[in-house]
Amino acid sequence: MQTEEEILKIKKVKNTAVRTVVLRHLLSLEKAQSLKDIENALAYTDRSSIFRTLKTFEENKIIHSIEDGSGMTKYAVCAEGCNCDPKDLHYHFYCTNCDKTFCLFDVPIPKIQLPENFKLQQANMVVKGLCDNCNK
Amino acid sequence: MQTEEEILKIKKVKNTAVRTVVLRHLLSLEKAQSLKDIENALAYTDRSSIFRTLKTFEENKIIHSIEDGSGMTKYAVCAEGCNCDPKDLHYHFYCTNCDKTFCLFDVPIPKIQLPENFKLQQANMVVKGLCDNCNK
DNA sequence: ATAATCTTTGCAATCGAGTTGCACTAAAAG
DNA sequence: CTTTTAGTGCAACTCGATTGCAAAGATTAT
Repeated sequence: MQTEEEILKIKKVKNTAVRTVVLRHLLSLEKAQSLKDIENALAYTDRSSIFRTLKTFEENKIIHSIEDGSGMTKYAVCAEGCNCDPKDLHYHFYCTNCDKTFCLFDVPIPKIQLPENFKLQQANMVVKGLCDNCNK
Repeated sequence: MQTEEEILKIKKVKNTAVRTVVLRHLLSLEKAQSLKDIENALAYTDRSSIFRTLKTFEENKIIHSIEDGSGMTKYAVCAEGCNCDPKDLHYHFYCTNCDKTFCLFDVPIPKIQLPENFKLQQANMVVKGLCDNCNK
């Protein structure tokens, strides 16, 4: 597991106070977080600073964003070596009970046969249901 | 192809002026529409009435909603016999150039092997890229 | 047929996630 | 040390989504 300093260095993103704390927070959690989640967790850190930090991280492929249908975009740290290409895709699982979003790195995504002349750039695959904790 | 009156009758949704015009409009288009799209197309019909109509349609499985990442939820008429179960799933294709969303009814979705004890309820699969018209 | 009741509609107001302008501070370059 | 560039915090604003409420329309009971 890489530390936040290592990741920032590898991705050539300057290390600042807000960036360090946001990235450390994301790394410490296994589930994708919304801006509001992060804001709540990191009291005293400004929302717009977190917002801009997330944008910077996304541009530099440190994190990827997920539209899970909860109304809030969520963010998760990319796996090592991820370039956010279609080949780096994975499913996301959104629990309709606890509102948590998981990255299903282990579930393979099959190749999608698009209609004639359509060009794939990326994809957002969200599976919804109950997570193991809520399915009791 | 069913008419709007037939669909409303089958789904046991009372036929009203707004419902008829909204459903007719959706049926006439092959691409998923946002609330704003519909509002613009149907001048003189109130936004909140359209909004509530869409909610009613969705609850009664007349249409399904799609989060294509454009920031606006889009709606498309369900195929005949659709119950919006996982088995009725299809991919949606969002064109990053023209902002249109297509239902890919003909592209099969493989069965997803979820982790232990996760329960599938539904899914939102959006593939992004260029549509045939924009990929030139 | 008429009154009472429930549903739908239109308008205005509100909510909330996302985003931006701007001044201030910190860091990097000269 | 001074100049320049980048990052931060605050407040304001945008815009899609949603709701409260009263008027209009449809349905049911009398």
